[in-house]
Amino acid sequence: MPICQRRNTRQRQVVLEELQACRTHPTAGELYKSVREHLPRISLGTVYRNLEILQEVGQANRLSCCSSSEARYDGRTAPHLHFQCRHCQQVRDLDVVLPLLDDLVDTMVEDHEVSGYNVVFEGTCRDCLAHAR
Amino acid sequence: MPICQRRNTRQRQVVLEELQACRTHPTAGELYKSVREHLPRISLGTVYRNLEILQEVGQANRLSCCSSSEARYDGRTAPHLHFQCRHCQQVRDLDVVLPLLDDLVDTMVEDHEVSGYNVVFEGTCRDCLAHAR
DNA sequence: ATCGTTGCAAAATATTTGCAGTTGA
DNA sequence: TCAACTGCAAATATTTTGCAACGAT
Repeated sequence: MPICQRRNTRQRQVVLEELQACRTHPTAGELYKSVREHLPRISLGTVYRNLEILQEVGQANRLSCCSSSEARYDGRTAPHLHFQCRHCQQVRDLDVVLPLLDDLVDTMVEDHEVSGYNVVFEGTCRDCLAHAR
Repeated sequence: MPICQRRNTRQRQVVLEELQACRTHPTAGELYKSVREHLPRISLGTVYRNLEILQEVGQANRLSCCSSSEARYDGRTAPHLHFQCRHCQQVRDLDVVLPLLDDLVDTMVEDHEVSGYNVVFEGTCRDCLAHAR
């Protein structure tokens, strides 16, 4: 992982575009699938490497969700909340705003320097609620 | 994974005890190590299976930590917040109380039924801050 | 031309599972 | 007794990495 000048490769562009286009907080494997529709020869390793770099550069975040052992990625960089359904496992954005969370960012909490947060609400999503009835 | 009567095995007891004793939100592998000091013949598979069951029964939680690809577990079941250091990766409990989060539990948010949450603040912990200076 | 990046394949890590034998209720 | 559970080992899933070729600057 070089400290030096990043290059703007086609692969990196497409990974970012697809990540941003996806509303679904895809796993690396899912992203790999959609990226391959544009760049059929890209490798999964390259997807992982670019996800790593995009995180470094602040253009992506890794979300790990408790119910799965596969990480999910988010191209929406502004801080926001997530909801994961315990039935279908889907992860969605929540547009609720909790100013209290943002207030803690850039402050010290119990002597730790807080710079961000990862919040996932859990429960049953509207679609699974509908199916259940 | 049976639907039926759970049995209170020695292995399950020790996994839970060690998980509760640990203040460190251990990974499955870390927990395996400490459990083996009491039950040298336990297998890693059994640790995973019991962690799964303990979650089902509400005696443990899997935590989402964005920076690692290994899941961490928590034996403290009352809802609370976490802090993960981006340098040393350690996860700690935060004793901050954010009533707003609890208020959302057992309510509907954007038509989803919320039953819990998983919150990890990120930044630099006090120990790493001390080393940096 | 340089050096960050890629594809490929193999390695490393993490988690799950089949099965035959064991054990708690 | 007998179904839940275990250890073991193999399978699967996920992520990382070495390397020679490629390509952005």
